Amino acid sequence: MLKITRKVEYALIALRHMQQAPKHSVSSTTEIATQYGIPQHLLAKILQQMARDSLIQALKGPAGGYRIKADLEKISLKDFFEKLEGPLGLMDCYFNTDCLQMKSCNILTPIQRINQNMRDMFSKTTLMEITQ
Amino acid sequence: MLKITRKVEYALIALRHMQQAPKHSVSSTTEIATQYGIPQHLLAKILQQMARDSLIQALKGPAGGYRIKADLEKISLKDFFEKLEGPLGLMDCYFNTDCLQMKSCNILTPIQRINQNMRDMFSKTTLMEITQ
DNA sequence: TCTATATACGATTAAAATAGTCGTATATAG
DNA sequence: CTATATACGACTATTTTAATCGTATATAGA
Repeated sequence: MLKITRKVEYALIALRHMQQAPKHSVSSTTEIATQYGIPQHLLAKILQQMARDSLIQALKGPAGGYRIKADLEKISLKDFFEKLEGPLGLMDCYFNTDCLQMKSCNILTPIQRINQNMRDMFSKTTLMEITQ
Repeated sequence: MLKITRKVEYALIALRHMQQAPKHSVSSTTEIATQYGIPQHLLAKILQQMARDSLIQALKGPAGGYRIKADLEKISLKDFFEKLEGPLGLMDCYFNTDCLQMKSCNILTPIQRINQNMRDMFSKTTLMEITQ
C-alpha cells in the first residue's frame, strides 16, 4: 500500500544517472541497466516513454542513448508521477465515476482532504531535488 | 500507485459508521456490509482484526456487533495504516534489507526524504479527523 | 436447553495490478 | 554494409490484493 512502482523507481534512477553524467554526454539503456541491475528491456520501455514525454532526448544509432532534455527544476514530482502512472490519488473513485457505492460512501470527503495534502506535497517537490 | 487498499478503505468506512452511530450502540457486520455494499465475509475479517488491535470492541451473540473502543483522537492515520497493512513506505527497501541493488542505488536518500514527509503527514492526521 | 444470530479464523481461490520477456522494425555512425 | 542503438506492440509471469468457503465458538432469548 502507498508504494511507488518499479517503473517510477527505475525512471528516477535513470534520470539521476543522466543528471550526474557529464554535460551533453548520453547514457545508453545498456549502460544504465547494467550498472543498477535493472532488466534492460523494461528500462528501455521506460526511457522510451520519458522520451515521448520530452523529459529526455533520444539519440539513435551507435554511441547513441539518452540525455536529459527538460528543466528538472520546473517539473514537480506530482507531474512526473502522473506522466508515468496516470492520475494520482489514494483511491480510484476520483477518476472512475462509476463507483456504485458513491452515494452511500461516508469517507469520500475526508479522504479527498488527505489526498489533496498528498498532491500538494508532491507538487512542491521538483524532480531536480531528487536527482541532484 | 500510491493507493490505499480496499481493506483500509472498508475499515475507515466501518469506523466512521460506528463513530456516527448512537453512543453505546453496536453495529453488526451484516448491517455495515449491506449499507455500503461491502462483501460481508471480507468486512468480517477486517473488523476482527481491528478488534484484535483494540480499535473496536466485539460483542458476540444475537444483537451483537462492534463498537468503537479506542480514543480515535489519539490514533494517527500512520499508526492505523501500519496496524492494518504493515510498515509504511514508498519502497520496500526500507524493510527488506536484502535488496541486491542497495549498494548501487542512487535514489535511496532522496526517496527517504520524501518518505519521511509522507509519514509526517499521516502522523499529523488523527483517525477522528477522518471519521467525525 | 435449543436455536438463531453473531463473531473468530485459517485455508483456499479469483481477480487485478505490476513486472518482465520476446520479436521485429527503424535509425545511424563508422 | 554492419553493428549498435532506440521504438514499440504483443505476450507471459509474478505478485499483490480481493473475495470466498468452511468450520468453530459464544450468547441472547424463546
